[in-house]
Amino acid sequence: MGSPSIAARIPRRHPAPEPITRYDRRLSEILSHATEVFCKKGYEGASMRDLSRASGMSLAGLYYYFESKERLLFLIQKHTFTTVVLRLKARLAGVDDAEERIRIFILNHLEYFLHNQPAMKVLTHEDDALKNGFASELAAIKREYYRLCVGLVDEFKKVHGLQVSTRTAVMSLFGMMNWIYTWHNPRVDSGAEQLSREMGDVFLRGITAGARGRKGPLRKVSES
Amino acid sequence: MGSPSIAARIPRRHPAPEPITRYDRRLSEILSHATEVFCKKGYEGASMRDLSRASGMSLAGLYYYFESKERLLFLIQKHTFTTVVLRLKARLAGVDDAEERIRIFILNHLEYFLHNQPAMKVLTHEDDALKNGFASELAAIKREYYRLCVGLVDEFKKVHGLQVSTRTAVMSLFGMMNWIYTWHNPRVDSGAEQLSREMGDVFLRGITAGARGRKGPLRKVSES
DNA sequence: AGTCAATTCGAACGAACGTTCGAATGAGTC
DNA sequence: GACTCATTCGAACGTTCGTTCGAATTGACT
Repeated sequence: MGSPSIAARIPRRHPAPEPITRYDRRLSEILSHATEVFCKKGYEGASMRDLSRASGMSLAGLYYYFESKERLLFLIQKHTFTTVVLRLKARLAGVDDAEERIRIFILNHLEYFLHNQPAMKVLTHEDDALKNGFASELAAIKREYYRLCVGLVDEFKKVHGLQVSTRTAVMSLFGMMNWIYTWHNPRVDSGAEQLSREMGDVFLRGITAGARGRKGPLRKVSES
Repeated sequence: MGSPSIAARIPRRHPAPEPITRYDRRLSEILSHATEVFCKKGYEGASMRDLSRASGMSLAGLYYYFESKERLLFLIQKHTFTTVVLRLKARLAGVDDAEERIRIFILNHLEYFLHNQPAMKVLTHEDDALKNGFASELAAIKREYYRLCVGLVDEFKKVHGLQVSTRTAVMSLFGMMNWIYTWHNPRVDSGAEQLSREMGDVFLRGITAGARGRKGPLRKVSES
């Protein structure tokens, strides 16, 4: 007897040789159902009873798998973000061209976004829903992702001798990409490949100075 | 006796010759305090007791000014959005140049955003928090604003003979601009004028085809 | 001072919230 | 069948939620 859930909650020590247990499978089922609910009703707006109904498990049963609603959101966000970063690093390996690397970054982001829209909406929309410990651990991953993108843009700037503000450029790029969850309709809008090509064009041309060595922004584009 | 609030809730018929009553003044005070709270804790996360504390009025007293928490959010969002559209139209009047009109659009949006950050965060972040009637009335304003921007971009495309997808371009622009509430720090980042210049540069150069008549996106920029 | 309506409030309503607990199941081993 | 541990559940905990109501207070006008 005693509290069985205590042993079950002990995290795995070695993430590498992980045998996929029944516990792990059940947990990720719950996470995926919860993601849908959080996406539809928001973190604060979704109740534990909503999650219970969606995952087909009793209210009390859920607490065998995580100790609080906040930790549940944390698990979802961390898994989503970690996966995105992991895939990105794999895709960047071996590619040297600065432009191509930025295009890979955009494609990776949009592809995962469109194929896991609910998870990515929860990640971006419920950005500051977590508190203290949870928040800071997630902020660390976010900062790594941001820095990585800054590195790509800085490299591109160096190669092309540009002077735009990296911070503004990167934040604008994130804005373009993350805003997608508010408007993208799979039945109307194009897929990740075309969208990332379009946004890549806008972004790369956008931060590249005018062709004939004119330094300033395009001003009074003559009609000739 | 009787319910005094019923008469008070009747909306003004003629918005033009409106005498600013004590009621109106008090209401907008409450709205501005509520905006701060919604901004900090989110719509669902903020309780009526939070709003009561922030505005220095009793819990019951609030209900003299609006009949539900949802209507309160609606009033905030509608007022904010209407003001932005109104200012924009005034600024666009008399300006014919397509590029200049887009730059005015961006400046107007960012300027209001940065000077009324809490209100604009509530407007963009609590986008789908409203239900049914409230939601559709707000969606109408949003659609008008969107169409207006589409018109500006289409005109720019026509003048310059461009072929980019208007929808993707406009949505990317909104993404760049609206994402600001997640990262802008007044003590570090530049103001509305410079930001709108930078974003305007990125966007306008971005949707403009390569300089030497090359039609496609910049590809394999040679290092020569 | 007295009157009437506009405004504000304390106290409470029922409902829903996140979480807990002990008992009931399920699955695997003797 | 009996023992064990992992998993699930019904029922309830105390708290907070949005909202209401009748009474008290205020402000404007005679």
